[in-house]
Amino acid sequence: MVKPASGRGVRDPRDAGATLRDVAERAGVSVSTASRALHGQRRVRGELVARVRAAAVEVGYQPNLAARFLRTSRTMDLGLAFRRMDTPAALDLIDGIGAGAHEGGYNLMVTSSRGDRDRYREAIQHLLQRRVDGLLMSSPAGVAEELAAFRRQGVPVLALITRGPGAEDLPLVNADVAPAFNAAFRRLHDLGHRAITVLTAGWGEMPEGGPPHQPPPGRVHPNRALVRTRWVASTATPDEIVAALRAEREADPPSTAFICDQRFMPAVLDVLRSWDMKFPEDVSLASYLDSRWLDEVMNPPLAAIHVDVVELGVAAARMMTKWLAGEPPPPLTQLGLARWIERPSVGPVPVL
Amino acid sequence: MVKPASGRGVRDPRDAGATLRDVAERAGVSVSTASRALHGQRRVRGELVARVRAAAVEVGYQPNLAARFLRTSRTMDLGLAFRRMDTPAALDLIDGIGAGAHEGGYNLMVTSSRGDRDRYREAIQHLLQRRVDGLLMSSPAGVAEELAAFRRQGVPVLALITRGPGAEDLPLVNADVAPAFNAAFRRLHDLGHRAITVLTAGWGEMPEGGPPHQPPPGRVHPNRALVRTRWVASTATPDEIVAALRAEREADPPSTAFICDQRFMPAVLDVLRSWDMKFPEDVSLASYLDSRWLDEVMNPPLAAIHVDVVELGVAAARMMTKWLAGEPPPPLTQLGLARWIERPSVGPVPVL
DNA sequence: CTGAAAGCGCTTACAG
DNA sequence: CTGAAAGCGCTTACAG
Repeated sequence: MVKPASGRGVRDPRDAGATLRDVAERAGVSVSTASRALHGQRRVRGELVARVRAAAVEVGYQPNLAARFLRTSRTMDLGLAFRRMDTPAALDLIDGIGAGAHEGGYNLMVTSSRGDRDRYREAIQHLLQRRVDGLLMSSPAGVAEELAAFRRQGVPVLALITRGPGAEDLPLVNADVAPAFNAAFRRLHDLGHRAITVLTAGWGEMPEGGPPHQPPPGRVHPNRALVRTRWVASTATPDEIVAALRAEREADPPSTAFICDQRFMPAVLDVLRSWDMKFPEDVSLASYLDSRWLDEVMNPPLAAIHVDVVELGVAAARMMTKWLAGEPPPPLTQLGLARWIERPSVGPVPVL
Repeated sequence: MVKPASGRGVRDPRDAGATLRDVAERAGVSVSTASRALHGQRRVRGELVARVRAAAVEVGYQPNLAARFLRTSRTMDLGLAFRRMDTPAALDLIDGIGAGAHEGGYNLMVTSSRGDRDRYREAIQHLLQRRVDGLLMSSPAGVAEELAAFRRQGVPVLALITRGPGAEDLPLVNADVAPAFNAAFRRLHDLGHRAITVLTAGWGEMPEGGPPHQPPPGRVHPNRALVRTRWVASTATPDEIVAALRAEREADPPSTAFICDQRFMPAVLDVLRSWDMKFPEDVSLASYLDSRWLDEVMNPPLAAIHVDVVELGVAAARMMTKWLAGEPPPPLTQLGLARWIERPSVGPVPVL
């Protein structure tokens, strides 16, 4: 019943997939020795190491990571899941996490789902079945069930930026944006603005919730400017943006300054243009999240709450690798990576 | 020597990683039957199917894809490798390929390397060792060795957008941009421009090469405008951009219209601003590749060679899944996905 | 329709 | 220092 060892004798070693056994045969050693020689774990005679290495090159050996993992139960893979990548900042995040993961010997597997909820859940589950050692999720939401599965398997999961419904108890890494927002409010107040609107992205499922540590709706700020926060679904249509802006302009007192989530910027600019409003003459405008793709290009240049997203990613990845080494992260990490950058899109409040 | 089947009897099934065997035990069937019931391959008694399914849920079974793959030698994973993601278009590409892959039952694994050559090569090799069923590469270059390994393993590789040195013989999928460029040239000629510069991204390694099917340097176009193509390394510093633009302005005849690769746009705008040149008054400007992140935001709005990158990605992924089904792609696929979109950033040639 | 067994390609105690 | 053997978790002929 046992297939003889010579069973694959006719196989061309340059065929698909040379295996460790091919390497061993070629080097005239056992599979165990070949494995050790390649992995350099335990002492192997130097001469043999060289012979095995050479054999590996000759047959074009590429280790099968799936097989290795089956034994070691460590994939050295980290997953990064986006619900959608709707902002150039996603690129920075990927870059940063990729660098941080690489630093710790991990490989990064990114997955995105264009906002399709089912695909998102599938993707996450796939990552689990792929047995990633850890999962990072950018603004997770609506995946309580999948996360429970990760918990059952004992796979660490880290939330980035914000955590939405169904992900509240994940450790969160984000930038501490409060000081930057406060600096912005203070500055705008100095410029005479008395009502400021923060137009920010909420969850489709939770219009009243959102990122922690941002000014709550309708709060009068210490500097006595009225700061109104208006949540708009991250998938908002231009019409919804129009409605939101109009409401803020017609409120009492009307907002004269807006800090808008970067992803809404195209729509916002469109609306202002159609209303024939210029900035900073008619309204002061700033972006939440800065990006050379959005801001260096604008005329006038756009003020921004700038967050170093690459560094945020690096820090998050490091946190994950530490976690995998046994050091779990705190429930909330707020990185001092945000600052207010003033540019000519903000100016004195217009005189009416 | 053989461990009895009850050897892991004390194991808590809600422990890390319930296995198919746990499911089988719970359902009171053999592992084979459990596998068949779950996978639905061959006929299994309906009652058993239900029992096994229930058992799987109860123990929180998550199949181990690595183990499955080891048997089937199909991962159902597609790899997508970027050297760097330096443009918002990368997001569209990921979205499109992800959708197309999903359509064919494949999962997409994205990897980027911030332009670090070694990390790029490592990442690709990792994908190979992960045994992706196919690899898509955005503008591959400088990885001849790694590609040879893929060839040896019989894993299909598709190049997207362009193919650089060391990747020339990969099947390429891109957009047929020639008609769009020609439309742009024609239009600019009609507007009185007689010298037009295309500022495009070349390979660091191959300043004179680059994407096929674009106008060669210094060619007089049928409409008799002089079209000069100037290659700039995709990693060009602002100084290099300045130098390139200056040379084109001081050439004879001087260029009065520029079509610039999107990734250079921030730098280009910066230069024009510092020269106190406005568009379209002093110079006509267009972008190669359109993006709402770059163009909707500009004032005046930027004309562009628009390419539907999402569709390009979908088409490429489909091509790959067909390939995996036995139908190899042609060496070159040019999709009719590009068109010239005129916007106010182009205008009549200035009178001097 | 169902089960026992082999085997995918590795790694790693365990003996020698 | 080296090799034979077991086993990771699956799937799939092969018998019954």
